[in-house]
Amino acid sequence: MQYWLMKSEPEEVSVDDAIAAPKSTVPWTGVRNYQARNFMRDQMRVGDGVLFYHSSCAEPGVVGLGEVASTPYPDPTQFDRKSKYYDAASKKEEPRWTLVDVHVRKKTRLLGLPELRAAKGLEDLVILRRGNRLSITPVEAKHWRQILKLLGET
DNA sequence: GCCAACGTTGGC
DNA sequence: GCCAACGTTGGC
Repeated sequence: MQYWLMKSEPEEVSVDDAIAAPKSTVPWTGVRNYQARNFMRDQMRVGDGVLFYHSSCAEPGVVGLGEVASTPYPDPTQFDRKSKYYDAASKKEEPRWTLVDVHVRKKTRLLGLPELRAAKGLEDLVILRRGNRLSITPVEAKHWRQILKLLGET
């Protein structure tokens, strides 16, 4: 069992959007970074914990809890000419981009970036490290536990 | 809108 | 395979 932090831009898919989706589950489309893709393709397992994180917005931070809800499969948007995630170089027989479904179990209070940065013990959280821009990052078990505590989850 | 940090591309 | 130029991310 592993844990992950997954960034979503609320203007694209907010935590409310995700919860409102059928089965409160959304395909994690649009990842076009190999490292992030590899996490989904090679390391994620159904049931892994997910921190749903809002980025590129007024109040970035953790806003929801969920889990990985599928095994990896090709991201359909890479073949969709009308999608902004269309990738002309990706072939159907050899898809370049892979994703998983994420089930959002509950919306939490906003645990914002400033609060995350101020929390003793979270200094090494990948997302807080300088220059980190990865949209999907692993979360250590101890960090996961501390974040749940900060959220008032037990 | 700025810009630091990092990833990707492409000429050589 | 190197690396400069360019593009993107994402907080501020």
